[in-house]
Amino acid sequence: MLSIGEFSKICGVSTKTLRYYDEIGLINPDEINPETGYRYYSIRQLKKMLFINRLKSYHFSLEEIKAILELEDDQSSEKLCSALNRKIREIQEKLNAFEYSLKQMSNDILNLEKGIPIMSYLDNIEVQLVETQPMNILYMRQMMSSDDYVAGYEKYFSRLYEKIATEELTLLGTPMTIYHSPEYNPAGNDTEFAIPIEETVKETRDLPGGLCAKSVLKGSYSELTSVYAKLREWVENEGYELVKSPYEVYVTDPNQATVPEDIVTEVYFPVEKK
Amino acid sequence: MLSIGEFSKICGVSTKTLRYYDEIGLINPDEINPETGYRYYSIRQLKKMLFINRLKSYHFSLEEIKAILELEDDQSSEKLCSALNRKIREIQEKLNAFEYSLKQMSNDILNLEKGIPIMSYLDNIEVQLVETQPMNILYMRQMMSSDDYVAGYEKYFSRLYEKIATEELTLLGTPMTIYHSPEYNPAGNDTEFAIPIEETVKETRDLPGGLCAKSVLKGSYSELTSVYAKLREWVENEGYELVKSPYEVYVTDPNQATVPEDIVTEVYFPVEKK
DNA sequence: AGTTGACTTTGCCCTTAGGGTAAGGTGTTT
DNA sequence: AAACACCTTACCCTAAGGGCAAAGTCAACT
Repeated sequence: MLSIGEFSKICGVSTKTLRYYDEIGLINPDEINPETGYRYYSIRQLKKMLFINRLKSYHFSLEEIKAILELEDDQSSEKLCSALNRKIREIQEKLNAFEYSLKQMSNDILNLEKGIPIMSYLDNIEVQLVETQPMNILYMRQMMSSDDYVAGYEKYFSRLYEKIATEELTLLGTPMTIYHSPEYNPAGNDTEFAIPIEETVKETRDLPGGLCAKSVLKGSYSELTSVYAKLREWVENEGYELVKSPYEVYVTDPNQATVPEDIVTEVYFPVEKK
Repeated sequence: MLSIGEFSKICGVSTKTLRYYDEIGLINPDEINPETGYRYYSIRQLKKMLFINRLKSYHFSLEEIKAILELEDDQSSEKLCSALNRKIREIQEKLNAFEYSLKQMSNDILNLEKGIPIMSYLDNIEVQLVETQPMNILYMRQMMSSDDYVAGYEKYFSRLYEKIATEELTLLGTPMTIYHSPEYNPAGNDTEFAIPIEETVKETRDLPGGLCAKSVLKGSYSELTSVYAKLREWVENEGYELVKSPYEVYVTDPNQATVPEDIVTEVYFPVEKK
């Protein structure tokens, strides 16, 4: 039997960590002296501890590790595989987010070197008042958490396009998203993916036209929050109020764009004079 | 002037967050009613708030953002650039770490599908007792934090190789690392990078030979911690004790390896019978 | 047997970036 | 004046431990 200090040195984990793992039931000492409370570990526990470290290096949380260890008892390598696959997808997404940040930061640096302040694009956001025409849209409405927006857009728009292709419907515009949640909530937003088409089928509905505050963004989607802010500011300043759900129209295909400025997005706020 | 709720809606940030940012001095309301304590924001603060959000999306901590905002006052785009560049490098490192995890996990899944348990490599770690010969090594000794090990190895070994090349010294072996810190400390370890050579010059020293417990790892460096654990276990079990700093010899060049099993690393624990 | 020093125990406070909730005060509308 | 929306502070919570302190325990040395 090894004292906590000895076991700690062998597996390269601090005693504090071992005590914490004992507390949360991740790995308990083989034996505890009931009089003194001293923890004693068996060398057979080394393997488990090293396994925990390995899972930690894969960015599993201790809670996830605990779950894996519990199902590990019944030697089911399938569940372990699926846990690994889930984590791979999760890490892949974070990786994508990091790469996106890197691109954005590099872009900012290029601009700064040209003497363009980072937030200068804000002054170029123009708001105009327009009258929109009603549209017939093929739609899918979904609760979307902010995590799966990137994957979600791909998924739902490709489903809609598939439907248009298989049912030989007539495209009348580019894809759009309508945000029905009154306020932005990272946990989940009532989001409608839509594409205007000519035919009226079961999954279409009418998107009424009317007075709208409109802004056009030529740049990365990450600047959309600023566009929304500017629109809200304008609506407030000019004495209007938002009367229906705002929506975005993706005029260009982001996959075709070589520089962020090639991406064109229109944002509409249906408004009425207060 | 906007109440906290209005400002919150315009910039898409919760009131809770705005109060928190006020508390830590990141962005304070333009005006506070001294009687009621009500916070009032000016629309001119929108730009700052959106800038904060942008920096947050680049994974800056609020502390870092605060520092950037403070130096932003004197319009120095240089410092902002250098902060962005630092963050780019930081994110790049995390990205590398993620990619490494992804590779490892994929490897584990492949093994699992072949019926090989993840931790089975532990049973293949063999320890032998050997007598090493003294060596003459060209060395550089450095405190290394666990974050910059990856970059550090490249850096210091290439410096040593450069010296060997320019001074026309004679290589007698592959690179090695000697760990002088008695215990592993993530904050910083006293680490010696060394390459055995023939000539005795100012930056060489004698690495004494002697009795060693030795293990050979054929696999990824992330399994090294397990090798250390196994060595410590063996030393304990067989009644030896560690009497000098342990060291690793990198027999193969990891950049030449196509599969992790091609990477060969020897780990030595200089020991004496207790 | 006593002492010293190394080791271990529990307990408490600290970290990030806020979220949730409660009790009570304020502003606006009916 | 009441109702209701909005605002305030205050307190507790998160993950994965680190740091420190007071007190108990273990092994070795005198």
